[in-house]
Amino acid sequence: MTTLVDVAKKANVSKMTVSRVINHPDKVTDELKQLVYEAMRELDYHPNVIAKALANKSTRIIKLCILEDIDTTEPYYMNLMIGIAKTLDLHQYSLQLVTRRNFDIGNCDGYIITGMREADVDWIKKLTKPVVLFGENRYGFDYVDTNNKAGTYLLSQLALKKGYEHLIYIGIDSKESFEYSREAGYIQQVQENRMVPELHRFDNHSHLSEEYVEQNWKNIPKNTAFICASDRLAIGIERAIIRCGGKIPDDFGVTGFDGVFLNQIASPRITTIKQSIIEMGSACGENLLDKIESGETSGPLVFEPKICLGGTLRN
Amino acid sequence: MTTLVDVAKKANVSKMTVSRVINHPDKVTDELKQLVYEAMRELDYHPNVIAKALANKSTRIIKLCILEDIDTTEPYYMNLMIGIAKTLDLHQYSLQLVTRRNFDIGNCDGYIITGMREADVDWIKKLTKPVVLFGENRYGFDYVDTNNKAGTYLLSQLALKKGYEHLIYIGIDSKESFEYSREAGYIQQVQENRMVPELHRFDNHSHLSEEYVEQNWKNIPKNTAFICASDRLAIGIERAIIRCGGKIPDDFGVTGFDGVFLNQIASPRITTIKQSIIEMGSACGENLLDKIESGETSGPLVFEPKICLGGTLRN
DNA sequence: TTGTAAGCGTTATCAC
DNA sequence: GTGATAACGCTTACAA
Repeated sequence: MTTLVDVAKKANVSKMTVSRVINHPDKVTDELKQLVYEAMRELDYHPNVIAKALANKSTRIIKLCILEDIDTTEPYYMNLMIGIAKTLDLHQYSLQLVTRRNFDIGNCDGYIITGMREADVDWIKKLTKPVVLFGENRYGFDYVDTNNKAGTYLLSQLALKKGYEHLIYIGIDSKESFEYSREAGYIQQVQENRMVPELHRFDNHSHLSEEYVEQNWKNIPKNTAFICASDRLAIGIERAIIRCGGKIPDDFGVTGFDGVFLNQIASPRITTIKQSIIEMGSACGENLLDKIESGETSGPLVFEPKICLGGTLRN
Repeated sequence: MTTLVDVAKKANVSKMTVSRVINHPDKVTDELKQLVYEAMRELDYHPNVIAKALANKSTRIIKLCILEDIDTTEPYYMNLMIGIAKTLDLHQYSLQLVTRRNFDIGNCDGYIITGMREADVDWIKKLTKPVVLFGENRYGFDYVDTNNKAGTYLLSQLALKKGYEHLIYIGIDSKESFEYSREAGYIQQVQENRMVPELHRFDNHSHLSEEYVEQNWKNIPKNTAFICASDRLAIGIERAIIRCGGKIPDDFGVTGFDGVFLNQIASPRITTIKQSIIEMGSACGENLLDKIESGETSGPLVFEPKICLGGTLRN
């Protein structure tokens, strides 16, 4: 393993010059810089991250804390982790997966937190190290998320354009910010078209939205599209419509939200908002590392939604 | 942050004594040990992992390399990672997710590799650091896996016990060891009952097994049970049987393998082997850390399969 | 602009 | 059995 000293010898400079070339290149003359670069290349020098961390009193560890229950989950979080890990790897940081319980065990340089609810706000505020949330919030924490409002706004717009005359919103029964935003997108689109919003909310389980449709089937007019807050709810709606003999997409439309996995296993596939979770994960990582290394706050980073066409809206 | 020196001062010993209490407690007298333990407790001392790593020339990083394509995946790997991360956290190691491409970037102390195919054997053999595979193999690498053979053996046995007269095996068209084992379990059970094995193999996509049943529907006698090598294949079989008007579980049986996610979203739910991936992940971590810290080879670690009852076999 | 010295928190080595 | 010393590879502070 080649070290700073090896490079320094080869380049006939002190090891400090080498260190400076790496960390403060503007404070070294170009000639020396060239010499050092050459030596580094010849020796295939890679800085020792551990030594760096020790000298800097840093850990090079980022903790990812998933506050939601992850037993019942889709590959959603897997993709998030892949995205985060990708960025962290690039910067030689490593990712530690923690829960609320083992959160404080071991040191780290910053946190990525997802699945935050109101009850979590206080302890997050008390954290002394940089934090980036995955998921919008109204408490001033930096975050990365899809533009939730735009998502349901666009899907509602598309449904109307396809000729569905009634739009019913099927939401998640939760006080989280993303849900308010998704509702707001639907409401805005509906009101712009002088229609009356109709919202129903359930826990995020497909059998709940399924039951709702089955029990209210006779009151649901043909030519209705359901704008759902998640693919999970959309799947339930779809199953119920089919079981009740409704025709998708001819007589009824369904849209989801997430586009990670569930939309694809449904039949017909659900027209949904595809969130590029991997990219968003990478963005979380980059935001956080910026914050750690520069001390600057990044502010929210919002991804614009993309519609992923399935077979649950008319062509 | 309290250090060795702080503890040493408090306990009136040299820092080396403190270090020894931690790493070689047998080489310190009991009296001093007590003093040191007390000082550590009072000061809430936690060793600095980074400094340790620097002194030991270690990294405290474990790389997890998933060789399979993970775009099309269930929460399978998520659970694996959770399991691994749990153990590593406990031992203050951290997990780095890498692919074959960025495999060599950055140092580490050991590898967990999953999804190995024959083509990967050579480079894995060349690795100089400890390795544990997730998934059985016949190349002598240490691994953790479910007892695949026992799994299909048990499911076949159950199907026969429930009165199905024909058993057809639907396998994954792959030369990996786990597939051979699953086939072997089926074959053994069938032969013990003096029946003739019938095997079909497909890539692991539900629509392929689905097509097979649809195209051969008239040749498939009532009272047949399909023993599938994965829940994915089982879902396809189930869909086809239902579409063709067959009755599950009355006239046809289906069993899967994995029990992670897909078995639950099917309707009726698939009777399958539930692999406790999280536990197995933890075991991977423990095996690897043992190997790293003691230098000892652990050998394979096999988990006994558990049947998870769904609604695709008669009661 | 460059180099020297000290220190980050730990462990291995070798005296005592 | 215990302690002083050097070393791990790097960075900051200070001196030249």
